[in-house]
Amino acid sequence: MNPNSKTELRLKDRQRAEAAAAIAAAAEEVFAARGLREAKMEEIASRAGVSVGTVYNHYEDRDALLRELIEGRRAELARKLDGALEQARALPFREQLRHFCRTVFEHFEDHRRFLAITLQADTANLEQPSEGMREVKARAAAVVERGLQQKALRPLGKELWSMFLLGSVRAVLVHELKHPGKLGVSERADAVVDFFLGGAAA
Amino acid sequence: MNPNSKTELRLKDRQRAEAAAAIAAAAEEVFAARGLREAKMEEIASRAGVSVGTVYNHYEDRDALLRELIEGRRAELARKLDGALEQARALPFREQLRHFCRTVFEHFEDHRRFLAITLQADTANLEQPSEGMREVKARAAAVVERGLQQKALRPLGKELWSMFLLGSVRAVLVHELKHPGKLGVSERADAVVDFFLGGAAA
Amino acid sequence: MNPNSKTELRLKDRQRAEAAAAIAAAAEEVFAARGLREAKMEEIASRAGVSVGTVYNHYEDRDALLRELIEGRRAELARKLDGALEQARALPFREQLRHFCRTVFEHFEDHRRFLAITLQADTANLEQPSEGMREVKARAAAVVERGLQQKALRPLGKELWSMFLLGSVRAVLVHELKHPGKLGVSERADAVVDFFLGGAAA
Amino acid sequence: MNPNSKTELRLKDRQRAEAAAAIAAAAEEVFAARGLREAKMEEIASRAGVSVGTVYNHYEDRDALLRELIEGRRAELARKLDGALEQARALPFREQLRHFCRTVFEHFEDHRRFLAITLQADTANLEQPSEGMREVKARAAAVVERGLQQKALRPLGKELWSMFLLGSVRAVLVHELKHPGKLGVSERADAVVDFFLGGAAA
DNA sequence: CATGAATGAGTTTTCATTCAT
DNA sequence: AATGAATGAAAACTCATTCAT
Repeated sequence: MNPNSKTELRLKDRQRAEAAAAIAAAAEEVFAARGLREAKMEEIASRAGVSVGTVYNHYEDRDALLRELIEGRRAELARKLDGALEQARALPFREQLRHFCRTVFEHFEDHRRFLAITLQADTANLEQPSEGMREVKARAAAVVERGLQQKALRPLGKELWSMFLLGSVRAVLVHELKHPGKLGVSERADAVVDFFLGGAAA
Repeated sequence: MNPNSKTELRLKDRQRAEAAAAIAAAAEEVFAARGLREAKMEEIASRAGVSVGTVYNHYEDRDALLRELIEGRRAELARKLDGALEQARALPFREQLRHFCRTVFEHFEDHRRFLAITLQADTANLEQPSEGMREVKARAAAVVERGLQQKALRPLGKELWSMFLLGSVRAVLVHELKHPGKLGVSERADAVVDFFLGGAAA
Repeated sequence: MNPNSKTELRLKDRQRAEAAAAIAAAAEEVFAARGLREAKMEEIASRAGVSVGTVYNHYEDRDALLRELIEGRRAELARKLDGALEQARALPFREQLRHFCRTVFEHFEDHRRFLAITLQADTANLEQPSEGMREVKARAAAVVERGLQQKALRPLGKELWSMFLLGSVRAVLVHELKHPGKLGVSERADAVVDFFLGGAAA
Repeated sequence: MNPNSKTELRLKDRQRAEAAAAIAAAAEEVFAARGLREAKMEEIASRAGVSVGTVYNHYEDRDALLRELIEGRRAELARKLDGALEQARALPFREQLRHFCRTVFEHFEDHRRFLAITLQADTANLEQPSEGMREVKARAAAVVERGLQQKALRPLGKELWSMFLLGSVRAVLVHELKHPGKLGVSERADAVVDFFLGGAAA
C-alpha cells in the first residue's frame, strides 16, 4: 500500500527504541535514588516524561523493567569489554588487565549510582544468576585465561582468579561510590592491577 | 512492695530480650528466604510464633526491624573479630590475617542466606553507611594496621588495603553462596590470605 | 497536537471535580451517619460507588478528606451569606439580621446531620481554628458592624455581639436537630432576631 | 472474721474511688489534649500513673470511661447548680440568673479544655441525649421557670428560653476557650445576663 | 488487684496494573 | 500508542482489650 512502509517501520522501530531507552534511563535514576524497594512506577514514568500506561506499553511489568534494565547495562558493558579485549589482544597481559579494569570503571562512571543497585540485584535472587552477570564474568574469565596461557598467572583455576579480579574491581567501585572523587579512572585501574598481580605483601 | 522486684525486673527484661531475639531470628529467616522486598511482617510474626502486634511491640516498624537485624548481626561479627584478633595478637601477620578471614567465614556459615541479603543492604542506601558496617571495616583496618607496622604490607594506605581485603573476602563469600560446598572455612581463609598477600602473578 | 486539547483538559478537570464532589457527598453522609470516629474509608468509597484507591486519588488521607469536607461546607455557607448580605444591604438592620439567620438555617436544612458533626469539629482542635469557621464569623461580624454603625446595637464590641449572635443561632440549630420539625426556617430566624435584639426580659 | 472488716471495706472503697478519680482526671486531660478520636488508653493509663489493665479494672471499656467521665462532670455541675439556685432562691430573678451563670463559668474554669470535648459529645450521638446533659438543661429550665412565674420573662416557652440561655453561656465559654484571659467569671456572668435579659438592641 | 506484653480483628494506606477514552 | 483515573488485592500498622504472672 505504502511505498514507504519499510522506512516507516524502521522509523517507528527507532522511535520505539528511543522511548524505551528514555524510560530505562528514568528508571535507572529512580531505582538508584530510591532503592530497589522504594522506586515507584509513577515516578519513573513522570521522570521519563510519559504516563504510567506508556511504561507498560514498553515493559511487561515492574520486574521486567528492572530485569531488562540491569541486563541491558550489563550487555552494554560486555560489548565494551569485548571491544577493549580485542584491541588489547597483542599487548602484554598486564596491559590487557588494565584495559579490562579501565573499561569497567568507565562504564560505572556513566551509571554511577545505579550500579550500586546492580551490585545488589546480583547478590539477591541467587537462584537464577542473571544472564547479564554471567556475561561479564565470562569476559573476566577470558582475560584471566589469557594470563594463564601466557603463564603470567599462577595456575589456580580460571574461576578463582576471575572471582578475585572482579572482587577487587568491585571493592574499588564501592569505595569510590562512598568516597567519590579521589582517583581518576586510570589510577583506579592501576591500583587494581598492581594489587591483583602483586598482592599486598611488602 | 515486692522483695523480688529487682529480680523480677531482670526476669522481664530477659524475657523481653528473648522475645525480641526470637522475632529477629524469624525475621532473618524470612528476609533470607523471600528477599528484602517480599518479606512480609505477617510471615515473620507467624514464624516467630507470635502475632503481628507483638512484632510491633518490639520494633518500631518494618524498616527498624530490618535495620536492627542487620546491625545486630554486624555487631555480633565485630565482637567475634575482636576476640579473634586479640587471640592472634602475638602471631605472625599472615596468621592474624587468617584468623580474621576464618572468623568472617565462620560467621557467614551461620547466617548464610540472610547475609546474602545483608550484602545488598550495604550497597543500597549509600547515604548513611550503617554503624555496623563501619565497625567491621574498623576491624579490617586494625589488622591491616598491624601489617603496616610490621612492614608486612607495602605502604599504600590503611584504607586501600582494608578495602581490598574485604573485597577479596566478599568475593569468596559470594562465590561460595552460589557454588556451595567446595571449600571448607580454612581453605577459604587460606585462599584469601594467599591471594591478598601474594597476588595472582606467577 | 490535538485541537481539542484545551477543551479536553477542561473536560477532565470537570470530571475530576465531579468525582471529588461525589466522594465528598458520600463522605458527608457516612460521617453524619456513623460519627467522626466510626466513619470508615471503605464505606465512604462504596457509597460513592468507587474503590478505596479512588478516594485516595482525590484526598491525601482520611484527615484531609474530613478537613476539606468541613471547609468546603463552610466556604459554601460563607458564599451564601455574602449573597444574602449583599441583597439586604439597603434594608433596615432587623431585616439584614433576619436574612443572615435564614441563610444559615437554610444551609443547615440541606446538610442537617453532617453539620451536627461539623459543630463538633469546630470545638475540637481548638489550636488552629479552621479557615472556614473564621469566614463564617467574619460574615457575622460584618452584619453586626452595620448594626453598630446604624446605632441599632448598643456599643459593646463587634466581637461580643457576633459571638452572641452565632451562639443564639447555634442554640436553635442544635435544638432543631434534637426536636425536629417544630419550626420553619422563617420562624426560627424570627425567633433568633427577636431574642437577639430584644432579649428575654418582659 | 475480721472485726475491722467494715472499716476496711470503707477504706478500700475510698481507695477505689480515689483511683477511679485519678484515672478520670488523667482521661480528662488526654481527651482534652488529643481529642475524642486520638486519645489512647495507654496514654491515659500512664498519665494516671497506672497500667492499662488497671484502667480496665475501673472502667468497663473506653466508651464507658468517656461516658462516665462526661456524666460525672455534668452531675458535678448539676449539684453545684442546685446549691446555687437554692442559695439564690429569695433573690430577684436577675440575681438568680447571675448565680446560675457564675456557677457554670466557675465549673468550666476548673475543667477548661475538657469541656470543649464535652460540648462535642453533646452534639454527637444525637440519638441518645446523655442523662447528664438533660440534668443541666433541667436546671436552666428551673431558673427560667422562676423568671416566667415572676413575670420577669416574656412568655415564650420554658424550653426556648433555656435554650437561648444555655446558648449564650456556651458562646461565652467557647469564646473564652479560644481567647482566654479577657474576662473574669463575674464579668462573664454579667455580660450573659445583660444580653439575655435586654438583648443587643440600642 | 496491678501489671504490661500479647493479641488479632479491623483500618488505613499503598501502588502495580488495567482499560476506557 | 499515549493517557491517567480507577481499581482492589495486599500490606503495613493500630490499639482496645485480654490474661498469665
